[in-house]
Amino acid sequence: MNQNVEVTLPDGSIKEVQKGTTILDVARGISEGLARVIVGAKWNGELTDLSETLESDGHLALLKVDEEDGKHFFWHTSAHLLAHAIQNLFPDTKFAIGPAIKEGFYYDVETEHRFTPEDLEKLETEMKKLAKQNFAMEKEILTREAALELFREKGEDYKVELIQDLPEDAEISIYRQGDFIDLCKGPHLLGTKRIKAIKLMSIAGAYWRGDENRTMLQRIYGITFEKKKELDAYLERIEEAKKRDHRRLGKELGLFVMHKEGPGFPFFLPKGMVIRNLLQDLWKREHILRGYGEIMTPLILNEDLWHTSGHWDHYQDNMYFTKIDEEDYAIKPMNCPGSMLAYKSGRYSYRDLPLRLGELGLVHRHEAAGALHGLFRVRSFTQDDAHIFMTPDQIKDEIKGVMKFVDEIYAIFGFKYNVEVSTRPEDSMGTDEEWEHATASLVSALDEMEQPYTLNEGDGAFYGPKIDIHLEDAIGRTWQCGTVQLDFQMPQRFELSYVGADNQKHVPIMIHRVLFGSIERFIGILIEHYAGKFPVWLSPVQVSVLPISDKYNAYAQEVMTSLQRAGVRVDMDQRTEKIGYKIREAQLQKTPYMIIVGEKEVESKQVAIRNRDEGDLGAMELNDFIARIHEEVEKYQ
RNA sequence: GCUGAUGUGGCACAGAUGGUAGCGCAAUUGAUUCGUAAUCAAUAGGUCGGGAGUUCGAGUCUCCCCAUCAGCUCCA
Repeated sequence: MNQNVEVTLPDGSIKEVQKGTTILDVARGISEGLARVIVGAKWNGELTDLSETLESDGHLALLKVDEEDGKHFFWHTSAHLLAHAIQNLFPDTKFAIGPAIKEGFYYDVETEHRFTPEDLEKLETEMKKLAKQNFAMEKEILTREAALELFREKGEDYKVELIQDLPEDAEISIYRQGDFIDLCKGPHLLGTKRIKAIKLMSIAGAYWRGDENRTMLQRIYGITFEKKKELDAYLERIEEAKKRDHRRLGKELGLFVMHKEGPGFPFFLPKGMVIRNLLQDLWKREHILRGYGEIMTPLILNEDLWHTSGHWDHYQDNMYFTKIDEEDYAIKPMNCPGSMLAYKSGRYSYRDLPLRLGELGLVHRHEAAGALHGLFRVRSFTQDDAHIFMTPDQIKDEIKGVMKFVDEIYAIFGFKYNVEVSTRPEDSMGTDEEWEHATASLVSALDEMEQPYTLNEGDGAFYGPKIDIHLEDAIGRTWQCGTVQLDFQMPQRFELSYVGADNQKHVPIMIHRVLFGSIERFIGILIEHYAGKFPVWLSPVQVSVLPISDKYNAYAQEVMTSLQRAGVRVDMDQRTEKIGYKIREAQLQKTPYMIIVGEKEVESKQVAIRNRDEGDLGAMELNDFIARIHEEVEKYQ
């Protein structure tokens, strides 16, 4: 009988070790140094503890802490450490779940005690104390009965519920570290001593199992590192991210404001409107090139329409209503029903299709008060909507066309994005066959384009499946912007038709789609993406003219007028302030170019240019500068 | 909507244990006419988110609203 197993390493080499050898020993066999730095392993693709023994042939990858999966080990163990500290300081706490997340970890707990920021400091200290004791993370496999008994005895109701919901054949394991025991399938570090730099970030509420009808637990977020320097760097990165916050920059740069008189209803200021109009101009130009017509439909329409569309049944809670002459009306939360009526006003042959109708439509939705967030989540916003009416055999090409459009638009801003396909939700209308057909159409279009996507079961719109496009912003957060939704329902409900080649009436199929998603959210993302330093083509003010003293105001005015005639967005700072002061203000406004004019420029009839990033660029002819601006603007448009 | 926190002049902030509000920047006025990120001085500006209550007296204590923030849920 063979007592050895073959371990295939990532480089393809094969190492033969005795059956029952631990992964840590395999690592030691390679080098002691390696064994010291690794935190865990991937055994046949599964994250596995280093203490695990190898019982059969397989593939082994050893993970260091700076690798993504390596962090998972580190932070998962940190979550247990947090729970251990909570158990010590607040013994009456019940534990729910405590996973590692993208950045750090959290633990959800239930206790009468309300955690305060001071508690977090105490818990940090306790965690450090515990970590130093270097408890081994001991795994033990229990029978379902033993596990239930253990956690029932401890009064851990949440753990009991978790065990009860585990599938029949699931292996039930616990981890011990000192006197703390947790239900957990792992994986973990071997011990706790490598966790040295600890920061508990915040306390928040979270529903048990994410269900708003269940208990609200207290969630403590934290992050840990091996070295204090790494923690400091992380905290500094958070600070940097705060400086990019579009709510803060929106105020500082005079782009938009919010007032308590209109929670979730943003006010756009002149500079914000420049950006908004530029985006809309870009949008209109690109749509004309792709065969779209533009429409505009009313904000308020009779309630009957919303019964027909299905919004009454499926979206009522998010809608605002009003009365006109005793008749019930609704403010549109979506543009599609209006677009349906626009379609219905004409007669169509299959030769007229696809018919692409675009609309920059202002919609109002009653979002939960706690969900509002700057421009990212508002109650009134403009969707850059379009509805495409088509025959069944046009579906795939139209979807491809839209996806290509999305790609071209996002490229202008240098955004990365990823794609999700969402399928039928519980609350929906239509038959299974229609949903299957619609979903298959979306998926096959993406497959043919070789566009990778992830599947999001049950997250579609109530009228059809959708492709969601998630942008990645400057600090790595993803935001849903573009969405492409296929709809077999609404055209039927509205009895839309076209005459086919067979001279028979047919019901068209519809695509709903947005590229920016909402102009408001998109602007918010742009602000953070560029950290307020918009490219020249998008900058509300492209050039600030700064006379050195008011003796040169007349020449500065001349320069400004020439720039305005050349289509440059320009302002001037005529105040009797020192040049350093004016530069500082323009710099804080993140204006791309400053023109400094003083005696030298007046005499030479030139302009001295300063760039917000490169500083002083020296003197040049005004026409050369205008050419430079034009070139920069065209590069993006 | 839920959990927790916060809410003081335009902005960013101080204001132990309750005794009728302070600083900096911005603003206004005056002086300075200046070469690449803050010139000096003076002045003005606040129903302390709103309402009710406790108290001789509330920015400070209690309650109810409103808004904001961090999450949860939801979503473009």
